[in-house]
Amino acid sequence: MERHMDAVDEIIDGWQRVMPSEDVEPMGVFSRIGRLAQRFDALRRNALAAHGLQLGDFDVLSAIRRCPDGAMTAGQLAKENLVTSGTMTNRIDRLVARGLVGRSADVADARIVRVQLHPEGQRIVDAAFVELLRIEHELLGCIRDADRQPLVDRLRELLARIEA
Amino acid sequence: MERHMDAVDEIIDGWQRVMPSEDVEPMGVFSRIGRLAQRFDALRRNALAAHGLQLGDFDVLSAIRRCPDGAMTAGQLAKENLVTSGTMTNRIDRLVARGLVGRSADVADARIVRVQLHPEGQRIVDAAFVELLRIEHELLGCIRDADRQPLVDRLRELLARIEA
DNA sequence: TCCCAATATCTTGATGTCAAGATACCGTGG
DNA sequence: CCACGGTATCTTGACATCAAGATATTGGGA
Repeated sequence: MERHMDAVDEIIDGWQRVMPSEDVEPMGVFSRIGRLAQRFDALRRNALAAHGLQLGDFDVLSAIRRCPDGAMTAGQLAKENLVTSGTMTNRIDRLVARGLVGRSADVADARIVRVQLHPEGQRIVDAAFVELLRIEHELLGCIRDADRQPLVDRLRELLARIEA
Repeated sequence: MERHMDAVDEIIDGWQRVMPSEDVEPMGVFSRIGRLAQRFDALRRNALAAHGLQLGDFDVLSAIRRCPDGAMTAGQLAKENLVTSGTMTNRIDRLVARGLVGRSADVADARIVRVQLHPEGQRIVDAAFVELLRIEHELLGCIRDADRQPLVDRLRELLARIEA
């Protein structure tokens, strides 16, 4: 039985009609991934706003939170979040102004800035994380249990390929 | 046999260690989708730059290109691209300035602005599309043929859920 | 006919991000 | 001990986007 067409199927059909000689199969994967990420980001943005955070803020707090040392350098944060150093400076400024993190100089290398989580920052990021996880559980409910691991495996393969 | 851990597995492990009571399984799906989209967008941005386009430009041209009428209203474009009307005004301004599209008033309703593709715009968007498709084929090569349809099916399920 | 809510687009002001350059610092080799 | 390439962060200027409001138009109901 055919599931009804979604927005991506419409897009694929449109291109297939205009360029009949091309094999547009890959769009079924990549367009859906792009669209999923876009919609999911909107959900996350909305959920985080209730905690007074924006997406970038959460990513920074989250990276520090799950780091064993309890602190990371600005450069590590920028690399892990896939943003430029200038963007990271801005984000840290914002979080410092709210008292959620602190900057401190490295003892051995004065070029390095360590960023550590303050108690209030940890409280907020933990609460936000739990809520985001709740949303993800809710969304993932539409995938049958047995289908989940294969899905994760395919995504892992794609990610390995694209990050190589 | 265990595949080696990727960046998302590290993130998941980090959170699992900090919050042992939570079931973080869904992150394996959603964090990978987000990261994939981010990396893939960077690839697309790079490929499109060679054609003198940015992501938003391509999305606009692409939407008009695959529309049977050969023209769309500003509002339709904004809705289909998931951006605000202000953003769409900017994008159309940019494309009109380069002569890739044209604005014209609707005959029946003076509020409506129709945007149609000019020949040069069609040439550029077609060339860009073929190149993007080539990149997608290349990336999708890492997924075995038999695994592709199940992957598409799961993504379609997720998308249907998240857009509902 | 006239009014008014709904519709479609554009304008304005603020913001987050990036690219490129500036600044400060480290460590090695002469 | 000094110079210099490499490293880490911050600053600057430009830009795409958004939210909210302004403008203009339509279609119906009093």
